[in-house]
Amino acid sequence: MELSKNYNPADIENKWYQHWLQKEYFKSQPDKREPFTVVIPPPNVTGVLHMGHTLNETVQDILIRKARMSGHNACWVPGSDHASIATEAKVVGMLKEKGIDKNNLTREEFLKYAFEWKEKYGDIIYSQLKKLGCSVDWDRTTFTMDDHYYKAVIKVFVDLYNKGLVYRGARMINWDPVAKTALSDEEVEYREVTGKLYYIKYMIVDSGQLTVGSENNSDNRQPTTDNFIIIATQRPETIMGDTAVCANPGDERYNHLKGKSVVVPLINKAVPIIFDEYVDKDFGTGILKITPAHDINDYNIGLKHNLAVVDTLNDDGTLSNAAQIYVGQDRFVARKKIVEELKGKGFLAKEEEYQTRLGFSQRTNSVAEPKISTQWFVKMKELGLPALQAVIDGDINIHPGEKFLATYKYWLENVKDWCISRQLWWGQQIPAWYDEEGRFVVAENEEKAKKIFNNQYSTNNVQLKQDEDVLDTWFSSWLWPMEVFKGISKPDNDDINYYYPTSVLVTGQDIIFFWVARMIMAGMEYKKEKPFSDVYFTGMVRDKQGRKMSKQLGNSPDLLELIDKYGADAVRFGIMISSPAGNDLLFDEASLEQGRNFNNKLWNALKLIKLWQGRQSENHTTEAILIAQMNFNPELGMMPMVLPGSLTEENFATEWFEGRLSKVQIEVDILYKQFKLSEALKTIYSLIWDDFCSWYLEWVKPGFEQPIDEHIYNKTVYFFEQLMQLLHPFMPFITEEVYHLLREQTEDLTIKQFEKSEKPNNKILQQGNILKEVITAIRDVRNKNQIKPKEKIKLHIQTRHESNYEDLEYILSKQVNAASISYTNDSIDNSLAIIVNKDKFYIETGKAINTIVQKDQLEKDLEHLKGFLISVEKKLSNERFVKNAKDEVIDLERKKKADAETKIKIIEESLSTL
RNA sequence: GGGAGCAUAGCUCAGUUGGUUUAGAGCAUCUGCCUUACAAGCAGAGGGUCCGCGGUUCGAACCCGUGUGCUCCCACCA
Repeated sequence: MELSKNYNPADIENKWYQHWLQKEYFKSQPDKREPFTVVIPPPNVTGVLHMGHTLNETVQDILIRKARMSGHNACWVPGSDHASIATEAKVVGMLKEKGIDKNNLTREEFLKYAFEWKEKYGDIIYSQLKKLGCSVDWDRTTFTMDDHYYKAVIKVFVDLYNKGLVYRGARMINWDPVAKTALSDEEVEYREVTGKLYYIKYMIVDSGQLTVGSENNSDNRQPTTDNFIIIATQRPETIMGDTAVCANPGDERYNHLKGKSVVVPLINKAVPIIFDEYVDKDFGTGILKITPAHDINDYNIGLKHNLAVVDTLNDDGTLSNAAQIYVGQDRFVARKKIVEELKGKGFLAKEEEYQTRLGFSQRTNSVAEPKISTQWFVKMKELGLPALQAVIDGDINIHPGEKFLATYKYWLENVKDWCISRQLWWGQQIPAWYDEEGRFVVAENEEKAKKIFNNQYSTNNVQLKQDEDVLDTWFSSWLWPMEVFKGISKPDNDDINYYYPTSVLVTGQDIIFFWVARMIMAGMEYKKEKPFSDVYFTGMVRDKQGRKMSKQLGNSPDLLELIDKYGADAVRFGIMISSPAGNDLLFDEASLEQGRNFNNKLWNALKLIKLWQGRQSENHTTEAILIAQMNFNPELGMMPMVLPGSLTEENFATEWFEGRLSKVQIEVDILYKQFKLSEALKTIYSLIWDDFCSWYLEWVKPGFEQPIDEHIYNKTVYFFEQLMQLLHPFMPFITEEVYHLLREQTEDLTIKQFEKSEKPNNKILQQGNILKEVITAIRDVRNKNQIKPKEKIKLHIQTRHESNYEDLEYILSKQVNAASISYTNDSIDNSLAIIVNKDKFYIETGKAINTIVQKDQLEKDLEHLKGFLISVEKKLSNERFVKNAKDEVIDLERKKKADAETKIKIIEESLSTL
């Protein structure tokens, strides 16, 4: 079969994925093996996979494939998240484009559209996972709004309510005026913005002369120095909600105002001046307006001083009737107009630029509005304790640990109650049932609710209405590791008992509070056990300038396009090669190119080995002589110095590579255990490219159209198979393809089990290193002296017999293009000399040599060695070093000294002969 | 304001409890090669005050202190 010039991934990747699916390799059922379980962090059904997902899914696939090949029953559960607020926003937008207003739809009609949306985007996500090669068990695909999942969420809500851990109440929450729903604290992102601080004059009145907005002359009353105070605010549009102004009781400037009131400008409402330690005398004007409905601090002060709450905003962020003015106008429009009016009427003392932090809704990017609202909450303190303990005790290991442990602890120790109700339709509807008076009960369905209600309130045949709101999406995803195995809806089933706790959770560090911490809470509450043993946090994927990927910047590549361009293996390689755990990854297409080149390298190595197929020779000796003669250059008129007659010599290459392979197999295993996947990939990459292709294959490569020793051929094929297996978890497609093209196979690589690797022979490895060093040094000399690659040399070795080159001559002569190798005790005239490992190599070219180049090089080496020697001698002449250091260390230094001295001597000898 | 992390070659990063040569890799750069698997390649090379300063030690990229510069998380100063 003719192999193409370059590797073409597209067809091959598709073919193997289909084959794996058909063979059902990714399916998992409980059995006697040890499970290795991963649940996918369910992507939102709002869109397509981005580079962050790609990194996460690749990491998971590597871990799960490695486990599958290591005797585990590997189970990777795929799925998607209904993402209540994000999806609802998208669906509303999509409907708007079609000219449909959500308000004109019934709940049922809307949900129908939402489910259609889910089908469409869920499929896109799943097809991307397939393209990427994710070895998930498709029969276990779970969606957070599946029937069983929905029921599980309701069950948990009811249960927590009955335990007193879920409650309903009026609290200050964060409100999203675009999505028109409550948010949890975690869904608000604070960002630095440049705002303005407005200094507004409030007229002072004695409490006796309160004139509540009735005078027609009030607007014309101009403030003067002694009849007003100045208050700084960022939000002039909320002054209509002021119910007091507040100063610090220790602030002498405002002492005289005790018992007085001020008039809120524009609406002429008198409010009392109160005093509270909370106010910072030194900030702004030292006096603060209190607007309990629109600021958490003001709310708290309001509670303390029994102030009224005047909510001047509607749910959509426009001013409400309570504001009296600019009613119905957007808060930001109203702000501008109010500032203008204040200015016009002389109430604005000054305005200045101000750096501040504003809370934005994570989903709609609108400025979140603090608002008093009746919502449902989860009590977090109690649930948090076991979750904290599990991590502190090391029952759950976080990677990289040092970075996130502190964050995790701090959050759990200071956690506040979680607002879980959302004023949306897309999600699990809250199972609370109300009568007309607003009395309510919580139950799994209407029937049960009625029973409980009738009991509780001694009523009969009451009409109950279910809560309109749905639950926060994270209130469903925190059950994910349990409910994908129906651990909540059908507790104690075979799956949950076998697969739970799962092995490792791979996710972004940005959802440590949203999801990771809460999953641990839910797991501890409902299974009395951690949901996973390890957490592997990946960093954020950024572009190569370090910017976040975003649609606006256009720096977020399309996954499918990348796969089309480079192949899935190359994408996986590119994203893994430079992604140390927990660090941000600067995504650069250049690394995908590197991945593609690596694919091609494998492909070409395959082509080379295929050339040898059918040309194996059983007789080592004869062939070896032939090969040696091929290298013999008749022009130089020399005999081939040593015939590679012994088996040992030929076997050096295979034995050396066997050692390298074992060594790397052991190293890689350790790296997996430490979750250092990118290190593992680098190690395998270098083993394949450098050790296997650049060294080993060159060493065993027969001459043009020459036969190859059968033993070497078989070993080579075996090595290549082992390499493909080692690489398979990272690059599953090409490795499977190469594995099958190498020779007929009865099983697929995907399920081939790793064998235990032998301890490498260190002596041979060391010999290999010396050989490589010698080859490199001679090549360097050839290069520097402009000896053409095709030009043959004669090599004379002056050895101190610490290293034995006889077994290596065959390889050595081939690699440096030497016509002969001989041994000498004297220096060789008209030759280039180099020193490697205290042995001297003379390179004879047959032409006159340029002594200057050589002299320069030798002098440079000499200088370096002398410097080195001085540093070693300094150490050894330090009495305290000799007294205190360990014997091994001193011996080593002595050896270093002796070695350096020997080398210096050899170089000086060489220099003197030049 | 509180906390965490980072700082090593042009870039991205390794560097395992302080001592195997005056620090390693990949990418990029430079030089020479269309050598019969591969120019998406081969052979070779150059490149670093290990952020500054101080300390501990016989010995520091590594430990301690301090300064500087980045990054992230948390927090209710109008």
